Amino acid sequence: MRMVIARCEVTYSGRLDAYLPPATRLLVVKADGSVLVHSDGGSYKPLNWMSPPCTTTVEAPAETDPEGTQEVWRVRARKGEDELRVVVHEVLHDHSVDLGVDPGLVKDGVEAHLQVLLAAHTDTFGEGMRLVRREHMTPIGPVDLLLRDQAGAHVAVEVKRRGEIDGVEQLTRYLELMNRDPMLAPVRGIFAAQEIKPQARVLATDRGIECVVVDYVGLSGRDDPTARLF
Amino acid sequence: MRMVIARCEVTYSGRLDAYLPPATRLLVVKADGSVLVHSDGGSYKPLNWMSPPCTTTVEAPAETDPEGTQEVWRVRARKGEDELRVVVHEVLHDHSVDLGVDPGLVKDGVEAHLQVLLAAHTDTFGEGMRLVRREHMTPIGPVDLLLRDQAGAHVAVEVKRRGEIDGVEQLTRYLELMNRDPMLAPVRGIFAAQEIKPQARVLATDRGIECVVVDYVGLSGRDDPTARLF
DNA sequence: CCATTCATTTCGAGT
DNA sequence: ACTCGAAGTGAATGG
Repeated sequence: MRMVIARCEVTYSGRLDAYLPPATRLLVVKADGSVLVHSDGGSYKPLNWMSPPCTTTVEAPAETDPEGTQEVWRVRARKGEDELRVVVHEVLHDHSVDLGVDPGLVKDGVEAHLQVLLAAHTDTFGEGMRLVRREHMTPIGPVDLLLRDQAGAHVAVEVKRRGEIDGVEQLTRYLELMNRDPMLAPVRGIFAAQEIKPQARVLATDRGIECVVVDYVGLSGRDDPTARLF
Repeated sequence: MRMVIARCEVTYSGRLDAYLPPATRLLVVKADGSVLVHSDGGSYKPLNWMSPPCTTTVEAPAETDPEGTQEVWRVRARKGEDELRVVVHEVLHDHSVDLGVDPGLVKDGVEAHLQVLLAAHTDTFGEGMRLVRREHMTPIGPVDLLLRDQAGAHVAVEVKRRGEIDGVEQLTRYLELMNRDPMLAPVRGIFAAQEIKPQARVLATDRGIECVVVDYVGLSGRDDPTARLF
């Protein structure tokens, strides 16, 4: 990895065209050739970048480049016509290190885990609710949870971390299809998420779909309060 | 901005829990307090991070921290219980600079520009096609382009950079609504994008929606070939 | 290998 | 401030 602090101008041309006026920025060149251009604020997203695989060539300034240009980096994607052009005016700091390969990240808490938890606690959706199966296949994709209520009627559950309008549309398509199957019909829908956006709730209610807000931490605690990833 | 190359362990707890085993990485602390943990590969996304606003406190190693720990950074979000904990084992490089505020990025080529171009070249959708208005409002949102064809019938156009299934769903909702309005009906739909995914094309065709693939570069050239952003 | 879905999404526009 | 949709989305997962 090479880190350069430099006063520079940057242009990107590819899927869009973008330009960064002269300013001092952090340029990072990773071992895989990728390049990041960071400012001293914002979030983790660089102002501009080139994803791997790509190659950098350093050129002397062209006639058209501004006075005082030290060098020009041309970073090109291996495939496609994407190009990042970094016009370096002044280098304030330059340091390289070999970091080696990173062992990588361990995660927990995503939608998959929420689905498993809900499958184990179907009473979240009402008394006497029984699990028929997780990931019940339909011709257009898997329904997250298929349940039967106390009366024996089928219930299709769509699980999201955050419930937005797309999820309601998806569940609607599943319900429409499943209700054509005489073995399943009638099937009603439940939209379950840790948080449900107002617009999604309106659409769901309008279509007769019940909304259930799920307490992830609370459900986790009911399993094994001592179990931890690390 | 402060850049530190260090052998470290990182844990994040908040919306999920994540852990990075000991390894050498780049730690960036930006002027707004945000922290990035980068490895020497992957894309522009850090392995782990904390978005602003947040504050970092440096502590001496706790009893529970591994042998040889130099210091521990606790980066906490101003709001919420998000916390990034960086256990620093060994600092290999440490450099700080003041970059100042960045002038920011200038963009071109997004969906908005495509919409403007198409509004100016309605013949893209057929001979004698006339523009009624851009961003025609409906109760559920604006239709990108409303046109009238040679016969005087209304045409609703949904413009996307990349045409996917969501765009077809959106246009379908607009059409359903507009066709209830006797002043507009009958309204047919056109789905316009620089690239249309096969599944989106199938769904559109099935619903009687015409698909038009747009040549952005070609359309731009018809306006003013000398006009450039920079 | 292609398609779909998720994301500690981030980012910007509009209300 | 909040909501909603787009992203040079990227990344993982399933077919």
